[in-house]
Amino acid sequence: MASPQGISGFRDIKKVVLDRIRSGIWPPDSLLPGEAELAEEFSTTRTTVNRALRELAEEGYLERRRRAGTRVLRSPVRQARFKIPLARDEVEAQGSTYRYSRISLQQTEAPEWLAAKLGFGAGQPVIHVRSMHYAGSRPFQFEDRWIIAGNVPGAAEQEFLDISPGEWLVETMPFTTAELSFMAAKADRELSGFLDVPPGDPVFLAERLTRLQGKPVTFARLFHSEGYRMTTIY
Amino acid sequence: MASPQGISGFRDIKKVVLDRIRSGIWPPDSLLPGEAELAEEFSTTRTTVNRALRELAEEGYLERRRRAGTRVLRSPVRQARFKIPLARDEVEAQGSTYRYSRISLQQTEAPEWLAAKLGFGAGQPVIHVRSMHYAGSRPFQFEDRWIIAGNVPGAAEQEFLDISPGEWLVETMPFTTAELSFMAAKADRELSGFLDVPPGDPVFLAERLTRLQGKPVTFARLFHSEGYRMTTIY
DNA sequence: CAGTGGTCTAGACCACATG
DNA sequence: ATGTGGTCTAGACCACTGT
Repeated sequence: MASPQGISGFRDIKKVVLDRIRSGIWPPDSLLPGEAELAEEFSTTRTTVNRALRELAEEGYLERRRRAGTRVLRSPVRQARFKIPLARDEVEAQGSTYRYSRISLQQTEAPEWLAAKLGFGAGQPVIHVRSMHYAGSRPFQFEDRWIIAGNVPGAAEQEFLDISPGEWLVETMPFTTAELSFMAAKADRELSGFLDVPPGDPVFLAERLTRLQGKPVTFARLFHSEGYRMTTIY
Repeated sequence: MASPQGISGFRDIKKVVLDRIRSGIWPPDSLLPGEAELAEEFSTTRTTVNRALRELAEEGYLERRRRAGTRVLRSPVRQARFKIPLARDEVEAQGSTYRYSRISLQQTEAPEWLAAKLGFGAGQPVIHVRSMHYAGSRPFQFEDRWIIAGNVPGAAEQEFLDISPGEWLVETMPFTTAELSFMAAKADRELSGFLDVPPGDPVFLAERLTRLQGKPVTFARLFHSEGYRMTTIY
């Protein structure tokens, strides 16, 4: 197993390197040969080796530092990627019919807690929208959303009767960044009515704070009844 | 703004492209100029443009297809990355003192539900470990774990008194893959005792199924009391 | 079958961290 | 000071896919 023959392309090199890591040839904390040396072994160029190693580093297996070389991480950085779907997409992906219904809309001023969370003074004009998303006839998600009117042109004119604020915002303001939190919460009386669960029952809550170039755009609380799962593979 | 001057390097090109997308110069669904054309505009090579566009595609902004060209995605694929930390790291990161305590260990056979979940016949030898993780004097996480003895050499000899199964497994079997689910659950009587919450209260539950080259290694249920948040930025 | 992105080569210079 | 990875150039061939 000196110089494997059919090796070519950065994908093959990635596989070989991963195999050597997994099989213990290059144990955790050990230093890999330099790019130049590997390029020679695989009869390729440093560019190709570089891409293979760079991607393995990005995937959390290796640590690379100039001058210090490429090292196998002691415990690979485990990271999961979630896709954050719109309620509509999630419902339709599970084969159900999606339905949206606005509950209330109010143009008001940002309450203290919201202003604090978003990092600006209270009293800013905001739009408070509450709505339901259904999968077939069953409640799927209750959405409690605040939109920072001053940072979202056109929001004040929207009624959100036929389109959910989530979908409207994705179309109107793509390319935002966001913070996302998941947690468990207890259904209060109102929520238990919306989601059709007994009061006090656990609900799954996703909070999402969206910004565009640093300026807050919207803060949403998305409630799912017990039984909902957010799943990923990594 | 024909050909910006200070532009060089794939990072600069990424910025310019993103700006043009955000500012609507290249609206959603529109086709970007070809790599060759962009290379000329930025006075660089196709290789460099390629890397910039490839990374933007990976980040979910663009869709690239041979012959069809590079297109701006209508709604960028929103994806979050979570780091999956060990309880110890999570506790220490929040500045508390970590403590681990094994509750029980039992060598037994896989129950039906577990065998079904893992995709093999019931009755396989498994190790069932239950343990607690504390942040200071407060309960942080209750862990209910099953280890597939036949697929984890050395597991049967471990007592898990001083090291948690999670940590031991990371050291013993790195480079696994996993499925991860988050959900809300209700504390039963036993769990309420461990986590020090009233029975029936919501708890945050992370389930994790780990495999090595397709073969199941371990299945764990990690329970956190209400108030726990799993957070990310994307 | 033509045009786009995907990848590789061969070489060069540079940035940076370590000894 | 020096060796490592980081990046860029210039060019080539290839794979895929839409027409």
